[in-house]
Amino acid sequence: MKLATFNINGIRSRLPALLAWLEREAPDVVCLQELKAPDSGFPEADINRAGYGAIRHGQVSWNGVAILAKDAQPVETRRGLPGDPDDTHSRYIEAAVNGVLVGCLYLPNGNPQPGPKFDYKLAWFERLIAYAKQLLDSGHPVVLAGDYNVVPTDFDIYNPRSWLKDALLQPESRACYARLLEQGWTDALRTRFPDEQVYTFWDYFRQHWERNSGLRIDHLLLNKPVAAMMRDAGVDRWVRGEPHASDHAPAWVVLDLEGAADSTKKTAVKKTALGSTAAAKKSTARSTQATPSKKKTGK
DNA sequence: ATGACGACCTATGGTCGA
Repeated sequence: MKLATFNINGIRSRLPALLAWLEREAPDVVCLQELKAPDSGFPEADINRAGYGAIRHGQVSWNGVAILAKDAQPVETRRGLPGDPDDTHSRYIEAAVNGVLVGCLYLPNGNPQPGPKFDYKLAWFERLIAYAKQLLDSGHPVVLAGDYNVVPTDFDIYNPRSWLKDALLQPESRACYARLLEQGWTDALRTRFPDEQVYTFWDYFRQHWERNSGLRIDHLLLNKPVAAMMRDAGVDRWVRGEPHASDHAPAWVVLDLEGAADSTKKTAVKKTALGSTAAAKKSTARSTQATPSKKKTGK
């Protein structure tokens, strides 16, 4: 199962690019961020025609997240992070797909810093850390994928010098990301490429794409059951090079749902995948989300 | 310190993103 995250920077403006990528790479699960459209502007019919079920949490102009699943309907388990009922931003949506709990997140940018936007970023991060712990404790296979708006280390950027004051590189932002990892999450891209610089974002300015002046800010975090299933990870860089591209490229991980590295294997995955309290209220839909994708990935 | 680019909106420039 190939699971990807892609900050699309405007779902309507980027629909042709999205469909071309879905066609060429055929990801099984997709987390989208920055829809920049209300739910009424979500091109559900086009996405369905491409063979994907979808759930979305939109908002006018800003933010907006969605989860797509090939030949399946994601079973929504949550929208919005717990911890602040006054938070109006559409930045989190979560679903069960093929027995994996998938959290799709768009962490606040936080610029300019210092200031209220940076405070909001750190507060949102704290809520994420608290909720991520709950997810870990649930024992389910979980992936937290999205645009974290954090460059984890100086190795994750072409040159930190001109970004030193940016919210993405602040020690406070990095400390939050480190604390999240310390809970027991595996950073899929960094684990796959321990010694290589890997980027997922190149801004539109100063020919940064042409010069490969990128940042790694889109991350796929895997809890232990999912980390044991990881077979590959990467970035679909070609997407960034297309005309009229988003400033991000899709990042992905390939999971072997049928042969985890240890002896727990698929029975353990299936057993733990569906019993969550979050999924309980969706019990009528369980059978659809438990159905594996008809088409084998062969991975 | 600013702006480079691009997307969005009861727009025609302001605001936001990263």
